[in-house]
Amino acid sequence: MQSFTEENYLKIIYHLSSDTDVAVQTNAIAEKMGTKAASVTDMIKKLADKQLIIYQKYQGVKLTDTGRRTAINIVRKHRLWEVFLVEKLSFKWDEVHDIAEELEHINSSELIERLDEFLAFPKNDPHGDPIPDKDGKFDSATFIKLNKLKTNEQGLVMGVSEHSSAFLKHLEKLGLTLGKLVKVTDITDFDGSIELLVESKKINISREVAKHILIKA
Amino acid sequence: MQSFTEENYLKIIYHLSSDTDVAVQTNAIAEKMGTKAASVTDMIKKLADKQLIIYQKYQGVKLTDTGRRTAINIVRKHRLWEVFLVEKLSFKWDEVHDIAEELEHINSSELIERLDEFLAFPKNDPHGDPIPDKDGKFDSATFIKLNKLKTNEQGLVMGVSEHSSAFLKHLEKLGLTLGKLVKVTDITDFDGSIELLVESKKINISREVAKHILIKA
DNA sequence: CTAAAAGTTTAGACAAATCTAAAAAATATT
DNA sequence: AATATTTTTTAGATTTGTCTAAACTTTTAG
Ligand SMILES: [Mn+2]
Ligand SMILES: [Mn+2]
Ligand SMILES: [Mn+2]
Ligand SMILES: [Mn+2]
Repeated sequence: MQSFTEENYLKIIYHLSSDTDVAVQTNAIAEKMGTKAASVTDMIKKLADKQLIIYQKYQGVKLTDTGRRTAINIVRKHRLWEVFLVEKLSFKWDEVHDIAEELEHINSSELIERLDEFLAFPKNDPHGDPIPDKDGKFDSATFIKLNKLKTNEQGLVMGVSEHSSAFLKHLEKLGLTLGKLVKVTDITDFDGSIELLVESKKINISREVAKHILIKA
Repeated sequence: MQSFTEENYLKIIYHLSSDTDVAVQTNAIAEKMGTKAASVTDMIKKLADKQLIIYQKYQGVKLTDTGRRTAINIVRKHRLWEVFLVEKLSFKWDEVHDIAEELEHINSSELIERLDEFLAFPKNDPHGDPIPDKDGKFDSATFIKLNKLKTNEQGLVMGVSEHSSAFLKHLEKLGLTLGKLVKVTDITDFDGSIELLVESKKINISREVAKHILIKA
């Protein structure tokens, strides 16, 4: 069994490496954890001793299979709890992350399997992220970023790659929520900002916002 | 904010003093916490510094109003989560305590108020214990222990004062669950064991078991 | 009322997770 | 290739929660 802290390190290493599977640097972990590089070095030694990561001095770390399985299980719990909070307790999608950060460390596989069942085995969390099944498997459907669409192209909002409350509230206000059909009607020359049609409403978003909206064509 | 450990100390002090409101002894706390008396002394100094308890050397501790409020809130969370686990996730009443011990430390009043609403504001947990409302108020209905009933007296099972899985499973098997009407049909001279009628079924329980069953006449 | 027993506190130590400051290694720049 | 910069590691402290062993206080029993 791992401490909450060890679990958070594993999860961060997972998120920093899941796209690329390249070694994760000490400083990158420190930044995400909100600690100093020296603390990270201490912890990665400990995780390496426990065979959860592979560590070579000055070369960063990679998850072992066990480490990755552990990390994915934490992600599974996080996302299932987020679904619970939104679907059953009527939280908004911008309110659930911090609570899920705590709930993800509750240690009971029986609990999580029953929660999964209670929620009718959801495939995605409130932000569109896939929920791994109990064996750690999930479809890694790759979506396009909205800023890649050209004028007159359209697609469905499938997820977001930024989870801050400020960003999510902004989307909510614009009506840019999961499942919505969006069509690019114009792209401004000056700053690249994008004019969209969402449910016959015309809205404008910045390029920066568009980058974090995931679209299925 | 308190650490999990501090919260557990407060809760234990509360449970050890809630009946009598007499000072709680160091050793009693140590036993419940599964630590040594020396550790308890360290911790009660800290809790006293934080004004959560009143401590006089060698004289045990009492909760302050703040300390009691904090403790009751943890009990509220524990019992609401137990209701959730039984009512929504179909756990048995003997399976929920350990998971609730973890969940009770999740720190979000918004979460707990919404959970309370989701559960339709239950008054009692799966073991019959009262659930404090958000202001810490609850009816402390006092029930009779089943071993106090005489032959031919009867009453409703309202709760249990022992929460071990072994005990609860035993009751389950005997059909002695919350809300059942029981009637004492005989008391054995030899060992004081009690013969009961539960839903027209005759069962036998030891005096020790009877002591932990709470009855409304 | 005194002595033994029980209960509590102090002293000193340790493991976990963190920090700062300094040293060392890797990488980038001239 | 030599130097400057960035990144990482080490060394030494600190805080939290725990422990054992010894000292001290309170309670119980003779
Ligand atoms: Mn989240
Ligand atoms: Mn999410
Ligand atoms: Mn319980
Ligand atoms: Mn209970």
